[in-house]
Amino acid sequence: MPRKPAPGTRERILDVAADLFDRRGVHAVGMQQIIDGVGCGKQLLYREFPSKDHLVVAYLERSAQAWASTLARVCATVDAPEDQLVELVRAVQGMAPNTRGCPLRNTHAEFPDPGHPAHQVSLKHFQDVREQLRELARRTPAAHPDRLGDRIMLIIDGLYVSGSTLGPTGAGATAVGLAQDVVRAEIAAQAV
Amino acid sequence: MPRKPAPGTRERILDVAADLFDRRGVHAVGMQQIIDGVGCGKQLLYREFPSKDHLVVAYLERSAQAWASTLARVCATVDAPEDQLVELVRAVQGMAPNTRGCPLRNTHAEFPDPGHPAHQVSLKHFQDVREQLRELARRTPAAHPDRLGDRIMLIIDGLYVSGSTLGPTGAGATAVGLAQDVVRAEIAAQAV
DNA sequence: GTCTATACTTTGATAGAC
DNA sequence: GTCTATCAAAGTATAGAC
Repeated sequence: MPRKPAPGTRERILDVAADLFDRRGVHAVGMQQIIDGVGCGKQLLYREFPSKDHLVVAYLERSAQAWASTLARVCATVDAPEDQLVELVRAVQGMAPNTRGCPLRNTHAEFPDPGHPAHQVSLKHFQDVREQLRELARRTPAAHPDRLGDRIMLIIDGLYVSGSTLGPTGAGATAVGLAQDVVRAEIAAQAV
Repeated sequence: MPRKPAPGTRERILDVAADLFDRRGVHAVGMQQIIDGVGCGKQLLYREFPSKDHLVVAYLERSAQAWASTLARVCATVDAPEDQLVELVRAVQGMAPNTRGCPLRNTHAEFPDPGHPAHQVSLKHFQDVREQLRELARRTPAAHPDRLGDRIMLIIDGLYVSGSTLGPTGAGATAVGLAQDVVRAEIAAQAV
């Protein structure tokens, strides 16, 4: 059984691949470019990732983990659930300094075939996020928590997309302000 | 200079191409599939569209025209500008019965290269739409019309994206309700 | 002359062999 | 790491039908 040559090999490959995928899109990046970027041989890459699909899936799962980390960090930093929702929107604004938007959203758009693993992995992620946001909203005193969660999800989706075309600054301010107002309105509706 | 043999040729090609592009994405559709779908020869297609890029651009411009028609229809049907904004969101909800979202958004995600014509055409469309929405918002008594316009744009973007993953019904209701509340809130802010 | 159908060339990709 | 097999796609050219 072949041993791993260096412990960080898998991560290094993923670093290079993620950078290229983020900037140019998955379809436009060939395996050879990734190999050249890593600076190692073909064997090594194909040992870690038997096919490009495997590599893409690993890339998506890593992006999903980045979201999970953000969620955990925000929940650990901010106390009130209603503030957590707003802070998540602000965190998304900060997560996309480039103008290309969300890796999972972009890759999802690149693989419309429902049978493709990249499509399935990204789709499951969005369903998970929706449930997480609804769960957070249920801890607030909002009148309709599921509606609040879905609205925050819509704002985050719009932020990713608008930010990739209109620039992150303008769209970011719009999204955060809107999220604040939405949360406030839902809480106020409860007070009535 | 060769004349058009049949007047509807160009439209027929675009019909077939748009259907395939919408369902499977631009990259996944080969010129041969479009030719097979139309039932014509290669010469004819390449006479109307000298390259695939030309065809994609025509496809995008046609989608942009569909938006322009929707905008004109809503403005002609509804009187109050604040109702027009909400009605636009509702119209977008109806325009995406499939689960693939906006053709312009999807194609934009498929062509990240800023030098590619498909990227430029779609980008210009989004800038135009943003200005149109701001212009509509300026006719309302909203306190901050540009902010209102940007918020509606964010909602429309989010609707396209959320609808493509969570289904158009749930996301549509969320987006329309949110748009109503946003418009109402901006008008109320003016009343103060 | 105009359209269909097919063959061909070039390019670039994945993936495996050594 | 290099070299190669395989395949798919864009675009061109050509042969032939109405």
